[in-house]
Order: sequence, then structure tokens, then C-alpha cells
Amino acid sequence: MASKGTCAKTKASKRRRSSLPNLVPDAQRIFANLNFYFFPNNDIHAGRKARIRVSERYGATWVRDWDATAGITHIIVDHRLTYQDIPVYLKLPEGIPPEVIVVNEEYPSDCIRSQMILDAAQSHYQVPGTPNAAKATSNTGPVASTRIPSQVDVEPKTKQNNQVARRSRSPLPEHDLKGSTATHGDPSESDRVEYGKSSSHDTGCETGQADGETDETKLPQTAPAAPDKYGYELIEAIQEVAALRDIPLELDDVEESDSPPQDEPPSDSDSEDHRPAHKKSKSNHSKFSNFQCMHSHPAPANYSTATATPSSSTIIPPSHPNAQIITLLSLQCDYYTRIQDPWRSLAYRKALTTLKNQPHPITTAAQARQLRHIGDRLARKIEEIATTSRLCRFESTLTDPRDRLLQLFLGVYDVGLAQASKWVDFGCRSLADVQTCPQIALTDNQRVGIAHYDDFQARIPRDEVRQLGAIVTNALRAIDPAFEVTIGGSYRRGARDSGDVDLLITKPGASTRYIRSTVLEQLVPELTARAFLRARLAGGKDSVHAVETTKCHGACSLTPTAPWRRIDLLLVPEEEMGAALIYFTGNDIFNRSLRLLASRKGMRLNQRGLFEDAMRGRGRMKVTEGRLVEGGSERGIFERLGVPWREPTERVC
DNA sequence: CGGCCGTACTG
DNA sequence: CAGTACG
DNA sequence: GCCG
Repeated sequence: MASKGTCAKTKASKRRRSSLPNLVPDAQRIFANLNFYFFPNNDIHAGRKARIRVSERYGATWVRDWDATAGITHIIVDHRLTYQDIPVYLKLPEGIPPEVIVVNEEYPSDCIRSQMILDAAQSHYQVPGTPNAAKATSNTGPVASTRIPSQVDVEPKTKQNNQVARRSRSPLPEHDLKGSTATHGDPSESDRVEYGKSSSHDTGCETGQADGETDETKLPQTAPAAPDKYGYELIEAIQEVAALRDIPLELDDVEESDSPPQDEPPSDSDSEDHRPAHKKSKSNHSKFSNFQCMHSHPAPANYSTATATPSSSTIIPPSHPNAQIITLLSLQCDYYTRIQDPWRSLAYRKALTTLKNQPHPITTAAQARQLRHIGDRLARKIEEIATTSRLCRFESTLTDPRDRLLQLFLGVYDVGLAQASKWVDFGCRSLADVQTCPQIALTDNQRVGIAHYDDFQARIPRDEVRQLGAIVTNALRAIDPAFEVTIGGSYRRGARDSGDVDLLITKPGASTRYIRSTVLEQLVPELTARAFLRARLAGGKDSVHAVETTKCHGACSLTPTAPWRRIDLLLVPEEEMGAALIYFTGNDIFNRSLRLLASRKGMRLNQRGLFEDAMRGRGRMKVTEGRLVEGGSERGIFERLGVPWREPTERVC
């Protein structure tokens, strides 16, 4: 569309930003302020035309005519041409200005895929014939061959041997994501069933929230007028990125035939810094682009969540280009989780998310430094790992006895850092010691945690999660058929196994009071009598507090002899179901990111809804409750936050 | 340098 | 209240 | 640990 534009070829038009209405939301506009010159610089070729258009949508300006004053930042070169062709055709006797970055066609789409400006110096973005290739290639040449063998044997304990053979990328059977409850749509397709339709809103930019009409999937019926809200662009952007993920970079070598292969991945490109010692690119796309929740974190087709370790160590395919780095940093992260402060651990987890989304091997500190959430210190560690396959600092922690004991004790339900530290200091060197230590008064929960230590530590196969959910569902419906049960947690995110079972329980039209009394006074006793529920850990035990209980933790087992499993019930009125789904689907980093974003926008997000005008005092201390903005619809909450919709399976940070 | 989510339950 | 827990 |  826009391209035709040579019509008004005034100077001004030279670099006019296309009038595309379809700009992607701010946060994703990674090419903002960048000026692309394509080579050849026309959109005759369908593939290139698509690349140009998409680049523009991501914020790039397509410079139509070569002009030294146009501030061209990047030249995206057709794969059939060489570096030497450029000055010839452009009649540049002095060659290409040094500040202009020259990359091939693949660069832009890679950037979009990873939602960031990648290092243009990487060898696979080099145009044939590029001078200094040696230097630019730094990470391919020798380094690449040096690449860490993927024998990642570093695990500290035998525990996490859940190594899973990398399977073909078969999509999960979405229809059973929701447990036995056939009534709900499948989650990943989006909640067809939005709870609490429009009851709650008001005004203003209330989007035309799919009231009556079901399909939010279809199209976002956003109020076009809403100044701050994204409408179609948002969704389109997501789809675009999602599409990019699955469509291999097109190989449209075909001549400029007009049979467009199909819309091509966008081309975007550029990295602002040539010899980037710095990562300016990192931060200036949008005020909110640094939130994890703004970026897609698609889980591998069958991802497995962390195993024995507390926080981060997700099993990643050994084939991942940065497997070694990720593995070692995960271990280091877990170490900080149990030993030190949670903040360092949090920082590692954010960095790990970035690394997992990095499609290419990282080999140098400078390269790593450009990535989000990776600073100088982590960058140095990464380089150390890349070059030595080991991380000195970490190896000592593996053998530290106190550390290992802490890890052991922290694995007990209801034992945190405070208790675990005490136990170690008391001289306990095993769980048996703990049980016999005279100075230690175990709580009931801790006793259960110790007795079933291995059970709770074990992963629950996806199908068992489904079965356990089905049992609860059936029992509840025997009491009142109108109840609905949704399995949340990592199950809803598509994990092949889970650490526990998370169930959201609701009944359309019913009060919280009714839901609570039915569950606590009828369902729980029934399941206990059947020996399905084996222990009550928290929630509704104390009759005093039980009147406002909304969350219930316990242990259950599929059969009397099967391992005990942790199970959590969340009781939710339908008008809060959207917020509850977000909360109980997670993951935790994703939730925290969403909540932080909300608070930065003057709102507050919790498991009951999204609130506006949440007055906050110093820091972000809550002062006022705020008005409910949206609670029944997951999509509604995303929209009000300006966050592109994310399927549950894409919420793995 | 300070902030790093917002809540529910227990004793 | 601190501690632990939930995502 | 990282970020603003």
C-alpha cells in the first residue's frame, strides 16, 4: 500500500513514515526511530514488499531514496546481492558510510521474533562480501566451533533427571487442557467462556467487550476511540509474531515473479550499534517494553517445569543453542533462591527467560550484555561459561554442605529459609535428625511434608493431573451439577507434568458464600471420606477464618497406594473468574510482571480483578482499593493493561 | 541508590 | 506480627 | 542480580 508513494516526491516525502494505520503497539515497535533502506529499494518483489511493510509496522521508516542526509540506519540487502553491489548501484564512490549497518534479509524477522534489536554483527546477518568479516564474525568463527558440547552433566543431584527427549513439535491436545470439564472451551484457544460478562464496567472506554457475542477470539472489539487502548493492532501484532514463529523464513528465491509466495516475514532490521559495547537498543522502545509480560515466551511444545529445584531450572532441550549457559545459570539461580536473597534469584530468572528466547549461541560478554536483564556481571559469567563450559563461582556451592542441607530442608512443605536455617544451625544433618531434634517443634504441615517428602517432590504426569481434576469435578457435580472446575497452573500452560494440581472452582451466578460452603462443608468431607483427600494443609481448617476462605491447600492421591499429590483449590465467583484464571495460571514471573505493569499504570491487579485509581503512597503502598475495572474476562484485563493477548501456553517466563 | 507482586493462611 | 504459601 |  504505502509504497506507491513516490507521487509526492518532495523532499519531505523522502522519508515519510508510511501512513500505515497498522502500527504495532508502542511497546513492540522495536524499530522506532530507525530508517531502513532496502536493496533493491522497491517493493516489486512480493517478499520484499511484505518485509518492508512489516518493518514499517514495527516502527521503521522506509527511506525511499538514497540520501546521505536521510539518517539511514540500516540497509537490508537482498540475498542475491553482495556488499560490493551496494556502492556500485548507489553510486557511492566513497563506499557505504560507516555508520550505516548492512544486514541481510533475515535480520529483521529475527529481531521481530525475539522482540528486540539483535546484534547485527553476527555472522548470519552478514551480507556476502562484507569487509572485516573476520571481526564481525567473531562469534561464528572460532568461537562457534568452540561451542560447548552439549553434555550438560552438571547437575548437583540425581534428581533432575527428567531429561525429556525432545519431541516433535506437536501441539498439545488442546481439548483436554481443561480437565474433565467438558463444558469449558479449551484454554489455549482462549476462553471462549468469559465469566462475568459485562456486569462490571462502566463507561468510558469500555471496550465493546464481547458481550453477547462470544468470540473474543475473532476480533477484538475494542472501542476504537479509546485513546490509550490498543485495538486490532495489538491482536494483529501478536498473530504476526506468532506466525513468524512457525513460518520458516521464506525462501523466495524465485525471481520477482508476482506469485507471491505468501506474506513474508517482516523484515526489519537493524541494530543501532555497530560495535555495541552498550545496549542502548535495550531500553528505548517503550516505557513498558521491559516488562516480561509484554513479550511472548512460548513454551516448548511439551515443556516441563522445574523439577526438584526451587525456582528456575526448567528442563530445556539439549539442543538449545545456549543450553550450557542456561543450565549453569539455573543452578546458580537456585542456589541464590535457597541461600541468599530472593532478589538475586529473581534477576537470574529474568535473565534466563531472555536467554531461553535467544535463538543463537551467545559467546561473548559484549554480546550477552545487549540482552534484556543481563548486566555486566551476568555477561561476564556467561562468557566464562561459553569459553570454559564451567562456572567457577558455582562449583563451590555444589559441595557446600550447609547449602545442600538447606536445599534438603527447604523441600519440606511449610519450611522456608527461616526454619531451614535454624535446623541447619541446630546441627540437623538429615530429615531424621529434624524429627528427633528436641529443640524443634514441627507443625502438622511440616510433619506431612517430611512424611511425604519424595511424593511432593515428584512430578505429576499431565494425565494424572487431568484425572485428579476429574475426580474433584465429578464429586462436586454430584453435589451440584452447575459447578465448574478448571485446572490451572502449569497444566493450563500446557506442561507435560506438574508439581501440583491447581483447581479453580466456580458456579455461574452463585455467591462466594455458597461456593465456599458447598466446597468446605460438602465436597471436602466427601473427598476425605473417599480417601481421595489425604490431608488438609491450609485453608478452611480454622472455623473462625473459614468464613472467608477462598483458597485451600491439601494433599490427595489417585488411589490409596498412589503417591500423595499437592492440590490447591481456589474458590471464585464467576465475576472474578478472569482475574482468578490469570492468577492461577501464572507463571509467577508472568503474574508479577503483569501486576507491576498495572501498578506503574496506576492500577492494581490481583486475583479478584483489575482496579483503577488505586491510590498509592510512598513506594507503591496501597492506600485505596480503587474501582474495579475488569474481573470476569482474562482478555478484558489484558486489554485494559495494554498487553497483547497471551495464550496460557505463552505465559511461561 | 532503592525497588523488585499482591495476596491468603497459620500460629 | 513473621513466616510460608500461591501463581 | 538488574533496572531506572
